[in-house]
Amino acid sequence: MPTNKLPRKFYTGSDTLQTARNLLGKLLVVPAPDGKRVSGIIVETEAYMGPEDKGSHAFGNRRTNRTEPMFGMGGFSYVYFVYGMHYQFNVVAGTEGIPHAILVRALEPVEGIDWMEERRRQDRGPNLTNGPGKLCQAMGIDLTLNREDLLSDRIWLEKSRNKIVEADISSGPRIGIDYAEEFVHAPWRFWLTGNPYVSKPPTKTKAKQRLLP
DNA sequence: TATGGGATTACCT
DNA sequence: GGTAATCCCATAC
Repeated sequence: MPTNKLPRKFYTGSDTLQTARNLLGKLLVVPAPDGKRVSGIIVETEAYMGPEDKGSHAFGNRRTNRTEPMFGMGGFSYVYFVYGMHYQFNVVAGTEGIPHAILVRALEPVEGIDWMEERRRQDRGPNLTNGPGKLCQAMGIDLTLNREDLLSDRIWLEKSRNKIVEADISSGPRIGIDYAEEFVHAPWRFWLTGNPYVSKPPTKTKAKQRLLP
């Protein structure tokens, strides 16, 4: 049985924005407890661009237990927990020592949809995986998959039959980082134009509350 | 050790 | 339109 796993080289390129684009159309695969494949096509990503990026957990080279995976070699996972209830799955990109990562924000389900529906207890369709927390729940991704090699057999990426060309890709500001000052508007979110599984961001990003003295 | 907030979601009016 | 849920993590003492 041929392996279609993306090679290490896919992740270790020096241009993380290009890697974030290249992830679109790739298949994210996790085995279910019964051994069956659960998978989906990546349709939305966000790039986090290292120590200069005020939107990144690793801004200023902040290196802690949580952010440590971002400093590793490309092609490993960075999974973290937010809001007391959600996990987020990132692909570490680039070379060791430079904390670049790409958040996977939405998938188009392909295999193991029964598993996704069971975990999500939700209607079939886009709500299964059209957000970073939703897709982690659907795929069963939690902290036990943090710092995992993406060439392992616990979680990996493959080519899919989808051929993506630049004309299929839209870009815009990242979601939920209103604290990122001059990086708030950096167009480092990428998605497949018109794909129904792309996340539905809040119409109004939470404005930083500023009380008058 | 204590505290405040978060790379979100679901549910309410 | 608004906000509760819920706990890890980073930071300040």
